[in-house]
Amino acid sequence: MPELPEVETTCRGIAPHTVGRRICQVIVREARLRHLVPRELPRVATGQVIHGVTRRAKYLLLDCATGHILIHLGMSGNLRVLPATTAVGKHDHLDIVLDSDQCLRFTDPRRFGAVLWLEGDPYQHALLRDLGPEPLSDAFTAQALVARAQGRKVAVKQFLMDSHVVVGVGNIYASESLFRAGVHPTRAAGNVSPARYARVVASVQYVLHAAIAQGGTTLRDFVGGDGQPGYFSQQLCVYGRAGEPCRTCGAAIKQLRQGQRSTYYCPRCQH
DNA sequence: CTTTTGACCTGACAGC
DNA sequence: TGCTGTCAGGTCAAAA
Repeated sequence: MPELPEVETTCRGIAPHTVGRRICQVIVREARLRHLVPRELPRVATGQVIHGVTRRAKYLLLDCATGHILIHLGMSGNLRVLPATTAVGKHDHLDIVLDSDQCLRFTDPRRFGAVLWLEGDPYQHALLRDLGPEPLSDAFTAQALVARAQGRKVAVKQFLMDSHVVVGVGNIYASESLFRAGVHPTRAAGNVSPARYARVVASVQYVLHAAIAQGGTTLRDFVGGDGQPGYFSQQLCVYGRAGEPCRTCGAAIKQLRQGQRSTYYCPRCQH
């Protein structure tokens, strides 16, 4: 669920229902997320108007007058706008109740997500301060990758998943982007040519844009409460396709483990 | 500094 | 049916 495209989808999905609304109440049912939900959150957030909803990396920021509510969906989290009276499920850890009789409900079975209150400039906060460029921005260039990769022996797939290098490229899109770029996932980051990095940049952007377009499909029934994706799974070229034929050359897709994460690639198309 | 490893959590699923 | 092991879209601290 929470790939960058899914977080972007969530951002666009909740904005029309939250921006301009006043927070009536914050209900914390389970504070033990990746970081403890701050005790003062209900007190400081109640009564504030949400002026905007933005995304940075896989973080969402709800902008209020005296601070920001920062939300991360972790591996299994989701955020939905629901009638405030909707029955509470097992992993519905937090509600932000709005003056529209709706609530923004945070659900997260694995509790790897986070809900925090940030005062001051949110981009100076430790969680956001050291992040790399947005992949869909002008700052994400082949030259920047080449410079960053100089002398690095780490595998290019793990390099791409390093949020100091570029944000938002998760396990699925790292594999998909490298396939599209024709770059082998185990190749050392410092041993990838500038021409190949140019293809990597274009591929990451293509794949993320395509996935956001699919997220738009999810967006339609987002508020209704479905939220399950599965749309872009049909377009995956390598992820989860071990043993199946490459859509380009027919060779069997291979799987390996890098840093305890599965990587998928085509042994004939990627070098 | 870079790189690797383990930790955080629950649920789904395969195999016995 | 239950048990065990493995895996899952993320991130960070600590160790090497």
